[in-house]
Amino acid sequence: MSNSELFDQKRKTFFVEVILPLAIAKTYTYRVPYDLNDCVKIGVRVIVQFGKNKIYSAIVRSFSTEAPVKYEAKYILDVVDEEPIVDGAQLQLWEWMAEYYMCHLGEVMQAALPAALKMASETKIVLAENPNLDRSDVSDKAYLILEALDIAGELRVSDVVKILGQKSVFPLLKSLFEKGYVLISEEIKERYKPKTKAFLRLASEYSDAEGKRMVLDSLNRAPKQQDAFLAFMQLSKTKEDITRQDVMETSGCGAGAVSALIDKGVFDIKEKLVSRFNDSDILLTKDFTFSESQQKAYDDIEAQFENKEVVLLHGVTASGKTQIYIRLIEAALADGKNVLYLLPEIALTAQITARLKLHFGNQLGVYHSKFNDNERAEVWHKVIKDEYKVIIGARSSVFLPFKELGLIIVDEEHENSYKQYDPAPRYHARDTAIYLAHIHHSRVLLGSATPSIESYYNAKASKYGFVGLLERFGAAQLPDIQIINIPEESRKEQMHSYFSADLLRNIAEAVSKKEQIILFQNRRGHTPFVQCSTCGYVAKCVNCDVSLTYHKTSHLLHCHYCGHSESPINVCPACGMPHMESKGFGTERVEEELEILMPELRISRLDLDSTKGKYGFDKIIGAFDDHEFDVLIGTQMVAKGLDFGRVSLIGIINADTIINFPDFRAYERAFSLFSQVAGRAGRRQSLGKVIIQTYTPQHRVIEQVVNHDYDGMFLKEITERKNFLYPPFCRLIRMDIKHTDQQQVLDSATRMATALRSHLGHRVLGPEPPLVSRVRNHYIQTITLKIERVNISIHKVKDLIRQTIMLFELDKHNTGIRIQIDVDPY
DNA sequence: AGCACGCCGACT
DNA sequence: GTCGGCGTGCTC
Repeated sequence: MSNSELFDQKRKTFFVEVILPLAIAKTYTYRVPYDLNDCVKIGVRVIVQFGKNKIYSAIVRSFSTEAPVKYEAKYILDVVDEEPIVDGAQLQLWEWMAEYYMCHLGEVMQAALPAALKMASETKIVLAENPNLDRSDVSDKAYLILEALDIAGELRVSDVVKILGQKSVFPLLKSLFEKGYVLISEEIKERYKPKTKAFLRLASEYSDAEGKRMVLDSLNRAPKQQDAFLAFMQLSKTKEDITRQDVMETSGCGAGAVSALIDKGVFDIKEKLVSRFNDSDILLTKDFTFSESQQKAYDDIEAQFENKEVVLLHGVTASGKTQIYIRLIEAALADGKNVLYLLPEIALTAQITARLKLHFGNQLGVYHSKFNDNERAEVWHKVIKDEYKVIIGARSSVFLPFKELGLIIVDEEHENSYKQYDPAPRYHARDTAIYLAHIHHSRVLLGSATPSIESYYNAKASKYGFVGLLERFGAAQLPDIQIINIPEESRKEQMHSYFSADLLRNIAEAVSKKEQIILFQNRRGHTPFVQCSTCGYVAKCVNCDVSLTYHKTSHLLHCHYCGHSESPINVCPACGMPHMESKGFGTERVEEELEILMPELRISRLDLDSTKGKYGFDKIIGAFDDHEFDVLIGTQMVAKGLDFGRVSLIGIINADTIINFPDFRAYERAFSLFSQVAGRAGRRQSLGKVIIQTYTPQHRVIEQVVNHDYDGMFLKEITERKNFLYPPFCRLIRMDIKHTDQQQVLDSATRMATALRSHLGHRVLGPEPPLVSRVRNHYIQTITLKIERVNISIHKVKDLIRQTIMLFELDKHNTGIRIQIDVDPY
C-alpha cells in the first residue's frame, strides 16, 4: 500500500452498525471519527449516545463505507476495547438465537454479556467554572440545583429529579447549561475491576546482601521492626508474593511495625492482579479406572462421534457418567480444544465442581448465577485469554467467548431448567448448545438417566448417536420402590398426618442404622391455600390470579408469582364466618408435622425459602452431607444431581400433584422426577429404598417408575404425542397477550388469533386464559401455534408471525397490548 | 427499554 | 390559568 493510499484509508469515513443492549427491533448506524478508524473492529464495544441523553456501550456488528441516506449518523464517542470481546462465532450464535426464539438482538446481548461488561451510564451535572455569573435572576428551582451543586460538587440527573420532586428536569438543566451555569458531562465508567492485592517487596536498594545488613543494623533500636524484617526474609525464601498479613503472622508483630518499614522505604508495595477464585494449590490428578461397562460406553461414544455430531448417553443414576465425561474432556483438551460442560443451575454444587477441579485444576472455570458481575466478567476474560479451557456452567455459559470448542457436554439433558422463561431470549440451553457446536464443528454429548422424549426420539430416529449405560457402577443396585396407597391406608387408619405407618417405620429404621432420609414434597411454604369452610372463599393475591401460600417462618400469606404478602385472616372476608381453614401442605408443614410425630429427628429443609442468601444452598447440603441432620425435606431441589453417601431412604409424600399437572409433558416430567429422586437412594453400598405415597397407585407412570421402565414410558408417551400432535412431532410457539384490562386482552387476543388463523388455519389454538391468567395485575390470554414438521417451513411461519404482529401493532384497537413469544415453551 | 412530547383533569 | 397524569412515538 502506497503512502497516499494509506492516507486515503485513514481519511475514509466508516459507519458501523451497532447492537444496543435494548429490546429494540432495529440496529443503529453510527459514524466513526477518523481518529478512531483504526480502533473500530467487529465485536468491540463502542460508546454511543442514543436518543437525547442516554449513553450506552454497544457492540459493533458490521462495517460500511456507505453513509445512511435517510438520516445523519451520530458519531461514536469512544471505543472501549482494543480487542473484540465478542467474536464472529458468538455474533452468529446471537443472530441465530434472535431469529429462532423470535426476540431482539439487544435482548440476546443483555443475556449474553455479564452486567459488568455492559457499563453504566450516569449523566452527571457539574457547576461551570464561571464565578462571575449572577444567580439572582434564575428561577427558584434552578437556584436550588445550583446550591445543591455547591455542596455536592456533582449531581446525577436522577438526583436532580429527587431534589425537585418532579419528573421532567431536562428543560431546566438544558437552560442552565445554555446560560452557562452548569456543564453536563456524560460519564461512562467500566464497572468491571479486576481484583488486586497488595504485596510487600523489598526496595531495590536493599535487595543485595549488603543492603539487607544495612537495614538490620539500622533497626537495632526497633526490635519489632527487626523481627518483621527477618520474618519477611524468611518468607521470601519459599514464597514470591508476601502480604502484610503474612509478615505479621510469622513475626508476631503488629501492623505498626510493618507500616514503619514501609514508611522508611524498606518495603515497596506492589499491587498484583489476583483471581477471585481459589485457583491454586489443587492436586492435579486423581486416577480411576473404568469398569468394563464404562469402557464399552466410552468406546461406543467415540465410535458414534465418527459420524454423528450429537450423541445421547442414556446412563442410569450412579452408572459413573461423570468419569466418562472426564475422560472425554481430557481427550478434547489433548486435542487443543475447549470444552463446555453444562449442568442445570441447581446441580452445580460444590460437590461436582470440586470433583472436576481435582482433574482439571486451574484450567477449569465455573460460571453460574450465584457469581457476581465482577466474577462473571473475570471468567469471561479468562476464557478469551484461553486460561480456562474447560468451563462448567449453567445455561448462560453458552454465551462465553470460546475459541475452539471440541466438546459440549449437556448433563441432565432432560432438565427443564435449561429453558429460560422470563426475560427474553427464551432459549433452551441444550438446543442452543447444539447450534453452538454446529458453529464450532464440535461434538455434543447429551447425558441423562431419563432422557427427554425429544432427545430419545432423535436418537431412535438416528439423528443422534445413542449409547446406553444401564449398569450401576460398582455394587450399587437399583433401589426397591414401594407404593403406598393413601386412600387404603387412611381406611385402615394407617395414615398419621401426611405419613403412612410404613414410611414412619422406615424412617425410624434408617435413623437407627445411622442412615439418612430425604423426603420430597414439591411445594414450598406451609399451606398452599387458605379456604373458608362455610362459603368456599379462597385467599387470593390482589395482583395475580393465584391462591396465597401461608409461610410459617414469616407468618404471612405469600404470592409465589409477584412476591406480594399480607397478614393471614381468621374471618372470611366474603361471608364473615370465622372458618378459614388451611388446605394442602408444603415443605414447611411436612417439617412441622414430622417434628411432632418424631421429635427426636434432626430435620433440615431445602427449598427456595431456606436457600436464600449466597451460600444457603451449599450450607444446607454441606451440613446434611456431614450428617448434622437425619432428614432432609425439600422440593425438587433435592432431586437434582446431589450425591449423598448415607441416604438409604427416599419418601415422596404425595406423587399426585406432579402427575396431574395439566401439561402434555406432565407424565414425562413425573417419571423423570420420581426416577431422579429415587436415584438418590443407596448410591454407594447399601440397597436403597424408595416409598411413594399416592392416591392413584395404579397410575401407569407410577408403575413405570416402580419397574424402572424408561422404555415403556417412552413408547407410551411418544404414541400419545404422535396421536395428539405434540413435540417432537410438531413445534410449539406460544404467544402470551397481556394487558391490564381483561376485556381488551380478550378482544385483542381474538383479533390476533383470527389474523394468524387466516394464514395458518387449524395450527392456531386459542386464545385461552393460561393456568394463571392474571399476574402482577396483567391479564393474560394465550395463543398456541402447533407447527407440524412437514409441509411448512418454520422460517416462513415465524416471518408470518412477525408480519402479523407488525400489523397488529398498527391497529389502534391494540394499543398498550404486550405480546410475549415463547418458542418451544416448556 | 427510556424519555420527551402532547393533550386532558384538579389545584395554587 | 398551571402541574402533572399517562398515552404514543422515536431513538442512528
